[in-house]
Amino acid sequence: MEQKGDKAGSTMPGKTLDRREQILDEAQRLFLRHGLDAVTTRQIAQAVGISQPSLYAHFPNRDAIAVELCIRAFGILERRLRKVDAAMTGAARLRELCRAYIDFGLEEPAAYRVAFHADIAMDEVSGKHRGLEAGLATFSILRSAFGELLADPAAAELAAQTVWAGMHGLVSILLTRPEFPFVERTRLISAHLDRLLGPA
Amino acid sequence: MEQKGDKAGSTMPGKTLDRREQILDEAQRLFLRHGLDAVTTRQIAQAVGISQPSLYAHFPNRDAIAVELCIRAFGILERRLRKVDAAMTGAARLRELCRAYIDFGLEEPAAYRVAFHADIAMDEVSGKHRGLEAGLATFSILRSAFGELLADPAAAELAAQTVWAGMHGLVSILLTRPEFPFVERTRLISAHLDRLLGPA
DNA sequence: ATGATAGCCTATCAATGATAGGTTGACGCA
DNA sequence: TGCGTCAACCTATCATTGATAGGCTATCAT
Repeated sequence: MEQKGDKAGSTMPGKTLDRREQILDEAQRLFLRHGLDAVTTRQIAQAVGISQPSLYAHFPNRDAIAVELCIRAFGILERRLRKVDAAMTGAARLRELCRAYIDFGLEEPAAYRVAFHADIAMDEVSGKHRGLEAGLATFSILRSAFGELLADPAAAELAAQTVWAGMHGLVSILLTRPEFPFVERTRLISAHLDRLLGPA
Repeated sequence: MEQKGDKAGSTMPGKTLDRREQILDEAQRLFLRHGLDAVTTRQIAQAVGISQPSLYAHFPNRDAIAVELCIRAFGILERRLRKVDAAMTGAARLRELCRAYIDFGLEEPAAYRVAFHADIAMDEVSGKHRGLEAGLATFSILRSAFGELLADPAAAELAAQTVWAGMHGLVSILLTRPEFPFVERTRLISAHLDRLLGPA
């Protein structure tokens, strides 16, 4: 088994990444690979190279780790959307933003589930706040894209929320009920976007 | 503590409801009240008045109970939709079906989650099959409503799937991320229906 | 009567999240 | 140097949960 100084000592003089970040990195890797519920605190600890109770020196409980990964998942989505956002304008941008959103969900199902499905105790004040903040930052990209097309900010907000919800539904149902006899996927996605945004 | 003959003997001569149904009834009550993850097999057993291991004489595992309740949840939804379905026709019927769907999700959040979110091991052949069947029976109501409006069956299928997904998204996000600063709910729902079905 | 069977129960597992309490090593300071 | 302090860990251990093993008992056909 690993000794305590092993990990840090073999790679770096001081602190590698504050151990907390290291835990989150390993947890993220495991969560994205195996899903939220399938990963135990012992697995995370082993991946990091510390004992399971040592996790609790950095996080009050398992949910706190999940909250951080929820925030990271929003970060991944946000980066994807910003990339599209910066590359286009107008109605085309809106459509591609939606497409990028759906692609994210289908390509990173575990991340998507952590971000949107996870029954995380968002009750904790700080966790709730930061998670909400991360979600809002991501959502604001979509809202801005609508703002470009709709003069009324309230209308843009409303449109963004309904479209967001609509996309979420498609991704969500595709992920959680794959046994359903869906129409061919690309056709389904296109039809869904047509319905939400109007025909291309 | 209860004795074994107590429950059945005090209420009925023969078999009350085959014990299995009794277990499902109590489990449903608990699940709807406290949510899927919050209910343990011991709680269910205690509610029924039997020991926890006795559950396993009727179900192979906890997930099997959840699958049955998933099917029941679809049953509740189906009944609601059929009621609306029988009372109206045309575009108005479609809109009211969607509204009934959304109402169901918001009024019976636990049932909705069991039906759509539950990470149930639908791997088991029988469970998967019956769960899928229940879902299809419910979905077919929506498909038929579209069939009344669209001549092409394939178009109706596609439309029904996209609209279903769209509604699911709204309900889903309202249930799982209530902390998000949503627009006023009735307005959001109306706007969502307008977007999915066209303005009323 | 009697042997099989259904339906339960007690005892017990293994896995998991979480806690308690001790050990170690670095660092400041007399 | 010697000593107190403190952070970071570790081992041992809990309580809870889903699940299994094996025995008891009443009913029922023969």
